[in-house]
Amino acid sequence: MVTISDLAKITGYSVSTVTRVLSHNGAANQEAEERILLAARLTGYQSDTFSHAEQKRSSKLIGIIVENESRQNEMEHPLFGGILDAFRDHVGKRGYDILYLSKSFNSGMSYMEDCRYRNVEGILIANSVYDDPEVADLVASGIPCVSAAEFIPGICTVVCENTLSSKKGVAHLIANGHTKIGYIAGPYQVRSPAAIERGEGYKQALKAAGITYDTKRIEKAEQWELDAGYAACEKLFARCPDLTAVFCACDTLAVGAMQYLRKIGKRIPEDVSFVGFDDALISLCCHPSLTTFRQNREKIACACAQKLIDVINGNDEYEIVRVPVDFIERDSVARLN
Amino acid sequence: MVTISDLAKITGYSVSTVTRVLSHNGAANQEAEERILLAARLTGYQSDTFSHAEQKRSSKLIGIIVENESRQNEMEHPLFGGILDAFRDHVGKRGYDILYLSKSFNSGMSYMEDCRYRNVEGILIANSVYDDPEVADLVASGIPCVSAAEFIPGICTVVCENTLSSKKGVAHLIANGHTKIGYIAGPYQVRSPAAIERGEGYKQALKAAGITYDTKRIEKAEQWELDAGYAACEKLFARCPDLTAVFCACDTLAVGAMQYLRKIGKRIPEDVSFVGFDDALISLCCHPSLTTFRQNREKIACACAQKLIDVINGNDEYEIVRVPVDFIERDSVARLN
DNA sequence: CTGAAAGCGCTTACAG
DNA sequence: CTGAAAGCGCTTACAG
Repeated sequence: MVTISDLAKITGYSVSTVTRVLSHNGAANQEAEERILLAARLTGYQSDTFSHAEQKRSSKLIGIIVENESRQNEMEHPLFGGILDAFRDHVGKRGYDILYLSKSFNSGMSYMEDCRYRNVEGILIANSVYDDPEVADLVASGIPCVSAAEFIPGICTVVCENTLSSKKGVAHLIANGHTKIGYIAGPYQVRSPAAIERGEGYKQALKAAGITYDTKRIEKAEQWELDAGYAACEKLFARCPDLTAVFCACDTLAVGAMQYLRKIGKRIPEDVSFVGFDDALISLCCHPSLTTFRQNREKIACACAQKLIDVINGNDEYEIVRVPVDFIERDSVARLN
Repeated sequence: MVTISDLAKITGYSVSTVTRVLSHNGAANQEAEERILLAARLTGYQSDTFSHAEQKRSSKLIGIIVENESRQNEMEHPLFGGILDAFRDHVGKRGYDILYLSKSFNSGMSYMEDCRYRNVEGILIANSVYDDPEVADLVASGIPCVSAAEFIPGICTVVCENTLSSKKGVAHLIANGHTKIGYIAGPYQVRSPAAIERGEGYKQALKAAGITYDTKRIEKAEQWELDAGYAACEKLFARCPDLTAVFCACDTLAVGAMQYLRKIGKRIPEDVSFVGFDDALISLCCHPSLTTFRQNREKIACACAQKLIDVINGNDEYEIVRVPVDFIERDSVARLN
């Protein structure tokens, strides 16, 4: 391992001058600069992060929290993989590496302890257990945080245009002649209001078209998984067998719902049309392929990275950033008459 | 921030004694120990990782490589999310944090440079771009590596029981009366031999049952994605329209293949039965649900963690670890006659 | 523009 | 069992 003092010996300059040149910080004459840079290249010198970080009190480390709430089935989340990939690229370009935070670290260190231990400079809360007290501690500790999931009081949240988009989706059903439209919601969580906000769009679209908004046509699934969509659809159609279309708060619920309808002999989309949300991989695999909204992982990640780096740099105005989504038309919507 | 010398002042002991007590390293009398530990607790002392790591030359950091080869569709990989979750827990318990390595770090640092820069102690190559020269550099650098994907010469690889399992899957088709069985393979990659090994199991099962092994009944998909499965199935059935069952090298290919058959009016499983591999989420969403093999993410992660920590500790016997898979029977196989 | 010196918080021989 | 001292590799005032 070659150090800065090796470089000093080799070039004949002092360690101070070598540091100055290497960190592009402070003056040095041209010859000194050239010789030192050359020596560094030739010897393959690489600065020691530990010593550097110790001095600068700066780890250049961003923590990410990705907890899998429904570990029992180990399903892959349709969004966070893509978001993390893009997020990593964005912050990487700014010199940050990513630490994948764990609750198991050192057998029981909390997120906050781990972050302090590593001097993590900022945190992306990509997918946390709902209302996790450990996350609350973290936020309270003052370490810069941005959430890509829950609304957490006091920190910035990046979230997609739920209401506007779902309004557009339901309007699309209406434009295709549907008037008896149901809504299968996910759990109503105040801090993760996707189901609530998407329901708001559903309501707005109906009102805008002069269609009666009837809460009987709404069924709230217990979870966001397949089975819950199946069960919710069963209840919904027991109550409203005349529905010709269903808007679902996410693709997984839609696929579960479609499985129920198929089981009772309904054809999709001939008998019942569907619009989902997220553009998960399954929306291409189910039959028929699902008309849905694509959450743009790249845009979400970019907004998270930008916002988090702003906060780290002291630019911490609280804000909710809304990211637009793209409507993807596939085969699950039939034109009525 | 409270330091070790603060603790020394508070307790009246020297920094040497404080370190010794705190690191459980070296002798100290009972009273000293109690007072120092108490002071540490009261002040909320937390050792500074940078200084500590600088001295010990030990980062307690494990890097993971997860590159998304098919970024164009940003599909989530059906396996690696689950593997990483479990891996993180395993190494976390041993005091390692995880660094999510990036090619974008610092605009163009290679994996190896980033690893050296951070003093990463070991690396899990979970999903790399096939035959990536940057990965080759990393392996050559001597940093302990374990692969959960490719076979990389000289390093340990953890991989599932491909041949045995697929033999069992095809035997299951045979037991259900099928004799005209096709195989849709993925790309034959020497270093990622899933398609090859699963094909070997297909062959062994046929031979064991006295059924002629005919390579006409094998079609190699160009990639591992839906479209490729669709296209491969089209070619396969153009050549062998009489097949009653198809074994696929992965679930995604199977779903794509089923989509093709549905399009030409075949019923599944009545006309053609299917067995997949991986137990991806989509195998539950497609219709009919897919009989497949579940790769046990937990077991794979555990084996990777154990192996990597062994290698880090100098216990580096080269080995290929085979992890068993579970057969999951669903609705895509019909009994013939 | 350049260097000597002190410092960061921690660890490790080495004496006592 | 305990402490003074030197060291890790790097950075930062401070003189010159």
